[in-house]
Amino acid sequence: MREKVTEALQGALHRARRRGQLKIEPFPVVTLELPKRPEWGDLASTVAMSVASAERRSPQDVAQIIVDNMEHPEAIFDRVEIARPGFLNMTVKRGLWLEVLTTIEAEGRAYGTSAIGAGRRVLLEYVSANPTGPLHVGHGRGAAVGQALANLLSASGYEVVNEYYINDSGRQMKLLGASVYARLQQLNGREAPLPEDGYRGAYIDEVAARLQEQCGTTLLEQPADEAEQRCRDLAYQELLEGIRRDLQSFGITFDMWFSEASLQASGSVEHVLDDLRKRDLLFEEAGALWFRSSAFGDEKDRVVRKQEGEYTYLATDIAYHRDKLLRGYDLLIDVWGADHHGYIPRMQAVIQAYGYPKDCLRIVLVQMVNLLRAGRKIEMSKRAGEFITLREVIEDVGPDAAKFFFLMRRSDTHLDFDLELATQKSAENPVYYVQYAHARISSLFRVAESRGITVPKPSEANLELLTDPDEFSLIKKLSTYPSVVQGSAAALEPHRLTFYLQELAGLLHTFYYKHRILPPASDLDTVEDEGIADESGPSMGWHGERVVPGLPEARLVLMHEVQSVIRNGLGMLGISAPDRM
RNA sequence: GCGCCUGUAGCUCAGCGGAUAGAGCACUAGCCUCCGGAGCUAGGGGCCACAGGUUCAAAUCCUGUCAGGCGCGCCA
Repeated sequence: MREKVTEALQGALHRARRRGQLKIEPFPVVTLELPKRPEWGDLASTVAMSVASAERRSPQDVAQIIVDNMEHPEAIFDRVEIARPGFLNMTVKRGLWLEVLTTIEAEGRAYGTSAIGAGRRVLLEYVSANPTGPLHVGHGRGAAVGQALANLLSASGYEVVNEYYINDSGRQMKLLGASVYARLQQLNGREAPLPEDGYRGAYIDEVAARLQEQCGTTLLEQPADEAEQRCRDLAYQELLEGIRRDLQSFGITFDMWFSEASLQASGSVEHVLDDLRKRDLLFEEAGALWFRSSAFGDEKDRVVRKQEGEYTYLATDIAYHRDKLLRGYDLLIDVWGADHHGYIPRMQAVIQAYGYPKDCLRIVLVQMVNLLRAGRKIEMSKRAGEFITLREVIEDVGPDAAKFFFLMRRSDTHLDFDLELATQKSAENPVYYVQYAHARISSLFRVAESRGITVPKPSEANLELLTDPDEFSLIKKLSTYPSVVQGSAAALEPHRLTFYLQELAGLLHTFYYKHRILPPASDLDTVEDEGIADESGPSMGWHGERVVPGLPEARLVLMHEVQSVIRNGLGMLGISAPDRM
């Protein structure tokens, strides 16, 4: 439907150019929108206005030229009008709108997918939490965003690989080992202070206790260095396993777990640095080694190797991103906590140092989550090891509600997540509101089935009977779903889809309440027109609605397609679409 | 001090340069003989922080001011 309209407008633009009426140098993108007011028709475009200034003509003139150059507009439109500044307000033929339902039915799960990605390969890296403790809520948000992006991009014709980068070397790991070792010693009555900046969460004690169980006192008899290293290795394995489990309970799996240590082991860090040095992008100063990131727009140069000879994380990040590029991806996407935003320029400098345009790397920032319970903020302190883990949230509200809340706001803004609201089974809880719309339709189908009514295919129903404005609101909303998916994917903003689903669910609930879909269960269903007066009933409710033969079937088709889009949309967000709740 | 982000209804937030700026909470007044009321309807509520500029058109883009958040390590 939208395609036909777009083609009609593009065709008109081409003809106008051929006839010399318009120059149209950069061929404009024809955008369509659903107008807010009924007088503006049911589909509007702003192309005329957008090309007007380049044409040096008034938007009105351009609009008129477009209209004059349309071929057989009567095949598509009932009316095309030019409104004030230069809007093209179109009224599309009803039959075309109804085709939307046929399209959704035919495409099924593929409805909403597109090929705008053109098979480009994307490496999407997210979560990448240090294996030094359990995942917390912030990681959960990153996970939800990452997964939704992966789905959106795949649906838009990109080839996506999900990757988790494991920071399994360096200072944090060392600290982890030392912390566990200290606790282990304490368990055995030794005086062993926790290191400064050590990890002090209760999970450290648990890990120590399990080590104790597994190894008894053998660890304590070893030299401190060795024992600490053993502690580190075992704690690391255990914590990483925990992260995997948590992600799995959250419904998220990665294609690839990439180890930072492997970069160092393979010597690729040195290799990469040598390479940069040859191109004069590294230099020594004050005993340290620096990356000349300022040559690519960063505000200053950055250290890659400290005076003591240790590499900074930047060194491994350079090697890591170089590795990603070498693996042949066209686009790298990193999902980061918003507190890392200061690193964007230097990572883009890295990308450019390798001769790629800087937008080869796109960073999605994820802001903090404030957990609330019944409107009250839950205080957390990461330093003291007091924080709510992702696992606790999942156990509390379930993965679906958690994901929906994580995806409800633009990812780079703070999010208030009310745990109590998320478990509420009411219209105030947006997750239930949307899922219920789906379940409600399933329920309707169950009732229909029990009465021997099956949901027909669009071709088997007389869709022409769908004439009510509420029916058309739904159809119009359904028609925009593919562009919502494309827009969300292109902007890397899953929240747009979350909003869309809430709006669609709202329209469904309104429709469902106001209109009766199945014929009355009694045998009075073949009453003549006079049987039930047109306007005797109140404007709300279905009391006054006429029983029209064939309408129930047409409406069932409509419901079926609404349900299909809700299911597709929720699936895109990694959320289930239950048949009953 | 420098950089990034944010400032939209009482609250939480949407809003690809387009028409009279929207939604959900909250508030007010209503709606259950009926396919799930886990729902629906109606109403009030705004100088889109402020001031300039670009444009046929600015909440949206640019500049400045004010307010809040974050970042400015040879920490990750």
